Amino acid sequence: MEKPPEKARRSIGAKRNPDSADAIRDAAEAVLLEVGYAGFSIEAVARRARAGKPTIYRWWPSKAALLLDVYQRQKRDIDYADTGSVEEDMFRFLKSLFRQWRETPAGSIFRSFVAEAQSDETASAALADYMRERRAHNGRMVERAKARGEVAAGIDSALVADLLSSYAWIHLLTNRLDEDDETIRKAVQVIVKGLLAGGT
Amino acid sequence: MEKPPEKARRSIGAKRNPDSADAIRDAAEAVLLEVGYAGFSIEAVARRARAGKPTIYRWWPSKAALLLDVYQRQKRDIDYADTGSVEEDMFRFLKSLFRQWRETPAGSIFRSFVAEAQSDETASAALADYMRERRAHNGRMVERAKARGEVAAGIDSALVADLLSSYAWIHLLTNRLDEDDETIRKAVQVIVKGLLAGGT
DNA sequence: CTCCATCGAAACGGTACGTTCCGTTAAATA
DNA sequence: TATTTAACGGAACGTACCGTTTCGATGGAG
Repeated sequence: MEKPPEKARRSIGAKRNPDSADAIRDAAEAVLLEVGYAGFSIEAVARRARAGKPTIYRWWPSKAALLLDVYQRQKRDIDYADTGSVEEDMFRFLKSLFRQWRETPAGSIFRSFVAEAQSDETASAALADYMRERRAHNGRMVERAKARGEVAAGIDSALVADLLSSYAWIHLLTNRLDEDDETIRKAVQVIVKGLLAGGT
Repeated sequence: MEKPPEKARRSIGAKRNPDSADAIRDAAEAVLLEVGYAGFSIEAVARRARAGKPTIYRWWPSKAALLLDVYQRQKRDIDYADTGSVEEDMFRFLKSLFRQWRETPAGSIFRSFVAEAQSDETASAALADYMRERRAHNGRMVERAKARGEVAAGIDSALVADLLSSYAWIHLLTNRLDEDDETIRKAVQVIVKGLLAGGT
């Protein structure tokens, strides 16, 4: 990630300095990636960004707010391709999500955010909103499949999205993002085909 | 829960005082339940238990160790009944787990433990061990169903247990333990029957 | 030209960390 | 029985981070 600036920035007058805001966000991301949530403190971010603590507190009311900001800044490069098969869609989704969580700061950041939400009300509310949006968004995979008759009409697409997210979460939170393709595929197959004997 | 003891205990000689150990565990549980993970500090537990901090650190090497101890002391009253239907077994399991998490300190404690595991290596390792054991244990529901031919032989029972746990976790961690029976049942149905059209 | 919100820096009081001493207690050991 | 040993609660330590306040310098807005 970015290096700490050689020289501290200064005020640019009676308005917010966007360089400082960027430096703080970059520093927060770098700290999370390099020393993890355990070392993520406002002081550490301020040191890294060569910014004053009041500058952080002026624009982000809490650690949770800074975390959320950093998480939302993450670019999403998740595979939402419509392959015509809901099973394949779900497999690709999970695989690319695991990959993004493994290979970018996104996983570390999201883990921290979930942890923060367990003790901070603000973070908890933001997480609830975020997850609601994710369920709706990921549910589209199922809706598409319903539209072409692949999936039964009675299926609650948000619920299926919930199951998918759940599977991803628990793997993120317990350091199991390195599952091989076959395992992920089998998990998707259980959701798609169920586990009963005698089926297809 | 218990009240803080009126008088501090004293040494009972050159061996561990079980009263102190109990008081510390009780206090830890009470602090977690009353002020939550945010207020869970070794100092707060020591105050509540009228114990010295060194006494805590002597027997529990870290906050995570104390958390794990307290969680494992929780009585499990989960419904593992064998109803002859894997769908009914899973529904009862989830419903009773949600209930226990809602109505006892277990949910609050486990949430804290998962959060702690996101920044503490010891807690993370303990959580991984614990979840491995849970997958094996919950997988028995599926194994039973396989034995009677209800579930296809190719199904990985640990993977199904993982899906069940995942669904429970995300509901715990995002304050959604109050799902009604129908929602839980539909989630289980997706796992059991899949979501394809044209099935049973 | 004056006002004023911003900047980084430094310091504040407060809390919790994990550790080290202390005097007291009583079991274990010789 | 006399001595050793280890646990106890309590107090204090230095470190780290919290969130806040004060400061002088900066430079755009009125």
